[in-house]
Amino acid sequence: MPLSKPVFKAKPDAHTKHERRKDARPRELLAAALDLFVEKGFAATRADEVARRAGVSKGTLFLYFASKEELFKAVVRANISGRYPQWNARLEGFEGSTADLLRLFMREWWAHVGDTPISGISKLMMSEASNFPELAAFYQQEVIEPGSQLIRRILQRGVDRAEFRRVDMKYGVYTILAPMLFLATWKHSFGTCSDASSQLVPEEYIAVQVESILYGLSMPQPSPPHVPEKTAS
Amino acid sequence: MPLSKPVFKAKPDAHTKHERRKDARPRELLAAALDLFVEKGFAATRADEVARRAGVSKGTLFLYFASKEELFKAVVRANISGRYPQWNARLEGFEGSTADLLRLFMREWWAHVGDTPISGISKLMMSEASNFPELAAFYQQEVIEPGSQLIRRILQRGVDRAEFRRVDMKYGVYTILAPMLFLATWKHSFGTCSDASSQLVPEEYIAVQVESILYGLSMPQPSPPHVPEKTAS
DNA sequence: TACATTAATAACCAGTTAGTCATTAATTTC
DNA sequence: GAAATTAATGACTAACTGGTTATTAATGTA
Repeated sequence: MPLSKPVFKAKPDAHTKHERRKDARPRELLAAALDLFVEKGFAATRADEVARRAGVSKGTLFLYFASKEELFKAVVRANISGRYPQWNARLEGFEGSTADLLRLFMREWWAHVGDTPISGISKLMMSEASNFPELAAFYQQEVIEPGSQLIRRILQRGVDRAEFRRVDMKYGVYTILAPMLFLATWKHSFGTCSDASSQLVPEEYIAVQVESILYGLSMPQPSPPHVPEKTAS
Repeated sequence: MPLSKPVFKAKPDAHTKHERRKDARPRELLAAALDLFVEKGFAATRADEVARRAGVSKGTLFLYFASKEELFKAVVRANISGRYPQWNARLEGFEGSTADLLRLFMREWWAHVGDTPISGISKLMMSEASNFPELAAFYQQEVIEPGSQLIRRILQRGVDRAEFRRVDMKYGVYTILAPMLFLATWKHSFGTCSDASSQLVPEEYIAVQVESILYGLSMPQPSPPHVPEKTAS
């Protein structure tokens, strides 16, 4: 017996239903969305599940966010782009050597980003950029570009103060970015399911990487252990 | 007027329909699947599209592969796991220094894996491992484990011949794996859509990374440019 | 040519999901 | 306390998709 119009029944016991909390809803929806996007990815996250985790119906979700893509953008703004100003300020106030600044930067990145659900967003975007070009462009502009700028400023500081050798900025940025993003990606993919024997300790990994990077940046350019051959096999 | 049974019409002009090529189908389906999996990922790839790109109907696809997951496993076997024996043989026959062996290995990896669609499979698995645990386990066992073993053998050769310092094998493997997998992942995500100014040249990136790794492995353990502080801020 | 075999097809099914909208009810206003 | 406002709901839809199966026709055999 299909009803052409929905029939609503009174639920006198459910005093928490239809609770009106206009202010808190967006925050709670964003928190639920972050968790689920990180856990399952963008495409695989169901709007209905986000809503239910936030304790509302799916209709309410679309009341506050026009679409799933807009919800994602809001998550990115709340957790990443919105925080760049404070991160920038943090770095600009640093007084010590640039080597120590880089060490601090990578350690703090792990503590405040890598080791939190936020790193899942980076992994997610790397995974699904090609399927969602509009989101990719948004992320490139809003996150990647400012992040690269931030790293570039650290390198420039080192070069300007004659602590680092003159370095190609493009590769310098990647040399720092790559181990960080790899760690984030690995942690959220095989990091969760590989056997204990092959687990890597992030803090140690970071420490090893940053020292290796600093060698490459040190002023007296060292000579490699063996002269590389010129041609491939 | 819904027909309860399908009605087939003769198509006298379509002489290529119903063409019977039992031998060639699996190969063509695997090639189409590789392309689409790499382009769109596992979940986002439509079985129907794989079939159409291979020039057959969806029904034919499921005639040769029991499910989408089995199709994916077959792609991995055909393109990666099935090739380990020849890669292993290649390395075991090498005569020069282990530093040169590592340089050769990473250069060849880029030429024969990283710079081909195959690298898309690595990226795809990192992206979707958590959504498809069964595939993740398969990939871990069939690809990651043998790949790590291969890298470990190179490191062991260097240590045994006193060319490399004694090194924690676990981190040594990651030090080599990380830049390679990052490059593959980046290439298939933002590498395709970022502006030309920030494009990185893979061969140069690889060259920079491998020399950096070799410093870290060289026998006389060097001292860092500044002594790292002990505590975080 | 008649018949058997089986590769290939495409309609179909069952399950899923982003987004909509008529309806309900908590809260505010008068 | 009645009316107005609007936060919240959940049934609904339209579109999509992995996998199935009855039907078709290419090929081989006698």
